Amino acid sequence: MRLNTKGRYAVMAMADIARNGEGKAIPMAQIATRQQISLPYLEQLFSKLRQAGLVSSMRGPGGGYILARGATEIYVGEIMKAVGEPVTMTRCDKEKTEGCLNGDDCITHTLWRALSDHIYSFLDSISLQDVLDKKAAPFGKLRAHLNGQEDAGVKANAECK
Amino acid sequence: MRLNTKGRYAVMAMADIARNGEGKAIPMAQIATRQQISLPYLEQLFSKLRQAGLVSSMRGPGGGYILARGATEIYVGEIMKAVGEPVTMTRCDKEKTEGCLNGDDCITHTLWRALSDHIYSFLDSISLQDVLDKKAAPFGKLRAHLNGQEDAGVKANAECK
DNA sequence: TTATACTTGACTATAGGGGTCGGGAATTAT
DNA sequence: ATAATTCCCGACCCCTATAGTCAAGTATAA
Repeated sequence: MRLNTKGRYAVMAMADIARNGEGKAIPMAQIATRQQISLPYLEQLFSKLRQAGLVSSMRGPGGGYILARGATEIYVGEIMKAVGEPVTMTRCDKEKTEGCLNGDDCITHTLWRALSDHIYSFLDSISLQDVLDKKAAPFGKLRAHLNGQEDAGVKANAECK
Repeated sequence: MRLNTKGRYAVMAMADIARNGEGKAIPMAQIATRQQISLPYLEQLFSKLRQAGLVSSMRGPGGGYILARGATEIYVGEIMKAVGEPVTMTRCDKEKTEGCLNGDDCITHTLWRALSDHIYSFLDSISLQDVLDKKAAPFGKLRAHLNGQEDAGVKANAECK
């Protein structure tokens, strides 16, 4: 189970914009050199990020990319989904349990579903600003996410090292 | 980010033994057909599981595999590690931050580390028995794991669907 | 009108995941 | 003894997806 570069680079690039561009557009070339990512490859990713409405672009000299929203309102999970970084743990494609092992549930189906949910909850709970601040998810926030209700909860573990 | 078959099959097989063998050895061929996994491929995995001390084997007729410990004392995380299912999120191999982006930290390093830790915590908190019972991690247990201290905590979410 | 920078699509190669194959060694039943 | 099981192990192979390249645009500001 490894994160592939699509998701990683996309988040790196977005974080780069969040840090270096305050209002002004950042040309992709800058991002590419700073983050050491091949320019044409980055272009592919930004195409998707733009279509997903996470960044807006400005052409011509002085152009580049701007975050479509504030850094506190863009979540890592969104970025991953935008570039098509799937979090698939089951071999049966869909959410339905039927299909694995011809009609019979595979024993571990529930486990993998839970794992996916866990990962998504984590990613969805971390904003771009959190990434810049090198904070992991505040645990209360994560819990609230899982329970589907607000919860100030535990404030410790601001940074899971 | 997807789970590859090594980890998945290994857990499926272990769960299969936990369910179907009560004390008695289960031949690999049975597991293979029940879980629809190719026999030679399974053999590879069990070789590693045995070396990791998670199962013990008996040769000859009537032989097969037995869990080395009780189903409540074998955790999914162990199984994944045993078969070499790495959970790598960073492009820099090691835990040291130096190395990515020639000396400068990659912005997202902390994030990916936190993600890995999160996943491991989850997997390490789920026993084989939990898998059979189709329970996801009791949340209190997970929290305790992260905090490094016991915590009966929240009892809800016995099953995250 | 030129340089800058985004936009798009097609194309390619390499690694690793996923799986196969064949032979061998231990153990038990007959 | 010898045959039938079953584990054991190393070498091998294919194919897909990832990761990346290339080329030819289009829009815009200076």
